Amino acid sequence: MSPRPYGGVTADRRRADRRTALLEAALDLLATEGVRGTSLRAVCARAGLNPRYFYENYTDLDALLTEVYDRIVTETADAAAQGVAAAGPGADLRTTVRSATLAALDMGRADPRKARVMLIEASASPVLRARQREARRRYTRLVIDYARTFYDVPPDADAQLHFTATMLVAGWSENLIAWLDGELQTTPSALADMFAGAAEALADHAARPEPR
Amino acid sequence: MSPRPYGGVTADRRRADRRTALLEAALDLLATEGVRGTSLRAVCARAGLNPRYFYENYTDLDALLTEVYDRIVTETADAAAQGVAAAGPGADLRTTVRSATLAALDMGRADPRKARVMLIEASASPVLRARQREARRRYTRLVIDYARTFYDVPPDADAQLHFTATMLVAGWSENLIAWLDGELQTTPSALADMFAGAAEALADHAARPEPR
DNA sequence: CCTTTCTGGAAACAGGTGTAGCCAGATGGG
DNA sequence: CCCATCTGGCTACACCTGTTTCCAGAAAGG
Repeated sequence: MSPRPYGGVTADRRRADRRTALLEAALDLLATEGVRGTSLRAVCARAGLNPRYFYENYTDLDALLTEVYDRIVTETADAAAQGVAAAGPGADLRTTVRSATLAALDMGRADPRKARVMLIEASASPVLRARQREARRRYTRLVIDYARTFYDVPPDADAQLHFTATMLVAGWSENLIAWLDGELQTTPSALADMFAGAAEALADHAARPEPR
Repeated sequence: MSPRPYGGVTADRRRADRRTALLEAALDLLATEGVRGTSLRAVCARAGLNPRYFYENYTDLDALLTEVYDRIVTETADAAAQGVAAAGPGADLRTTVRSATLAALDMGRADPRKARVMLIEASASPVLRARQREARRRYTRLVIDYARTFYDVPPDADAQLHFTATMLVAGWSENLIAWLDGELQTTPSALADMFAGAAEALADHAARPEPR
């Protein structure tokens, strides 16, 4: 709007700073206080901002939470894709899955708040839950597409494929939660190994031409 | 308190009726409006009762929701156990799992509200989510114990076993949700078949003496 | 019939929420 | 130096929440 600087920084820059402050505060509150505790006032208070500046950047509290969540999902997907690329184009399914999960795991370990928000807190808010379901659908479709590059799936096995992919995505999420909570005690490497093994076993089973 | 009947029914009976009315109203609201829409006032309005009668039976809204959820979990566990018993004591893993899941599936189909509350809505409330996590832990332990009766699991494979059981429980839940939402189009019988097959495949893989 | 008990509805209270406006003071441009 | 702009804090509004109380009327017992 007005290009006049204030406090040595330009107006646009200040606006952007406030936006990132809001995002950081929301992420922090979501991870520590949960969805119920992260109200508009609380976010503004933690960000050191007035409620007025909230409406400057977001129309709604849900808009802010959605951006927080979407950023985490994108970051995780990028990390996983980078892991896949690191495994190389000719790698087999097991090492590819292992590399991708390890990469995603490292990202979650770098900032446990993001893992908590993405896996646990997101289901407590109606809008975030819808977003979460959509993200899972995307991941599931990614797994399906990837499976087709490794196995020659018969065209009438769509349900079987969908079922298996859903199982892998959901099983991974839940085991990750259990691992973060300390219920599942293993090293990240062993965790990735177990998941890669399970993926291989399920894929082999699903790709069997005649299951009966 | 006072044994004087009113409207032809005794006081205790009226109290019990109000309790079941509250439970029914809460179940209905949870399934249709979600956790956010099921407030104390809304529950009482749908039950046709005054807020005063709520406190006659429950100390807290969470207490009511917990009872609703716990009843569903118990009912499902009973149905699954009955399915296991129906398969017979000498049945193999695949037919046993198939029978149990079919029985649980029938229960959910008889009252879709219960399936929705147990699988989806429960994660939106902090107390219900804690309860849900505990229920999943119970189911996971059940699966683990059951797996030990079919396979000779080496004693140092605890993490592997836990991982596989978690994967099965979570995968089943998520696929059930997908199926209820129409994303996964199959018959109940085929769904149970796919799950039994996946369980067998994962169990065979996990019980392998040397995974490498 | 008259008193006691129960019923359902309304209202009040104290919080918390999103939303918006007002205002003294700080900061910058001319 | 003066004026326009930006800043943060406070306040207010209307709504919804759980929780409690009050009250007119219906039903039952003596």
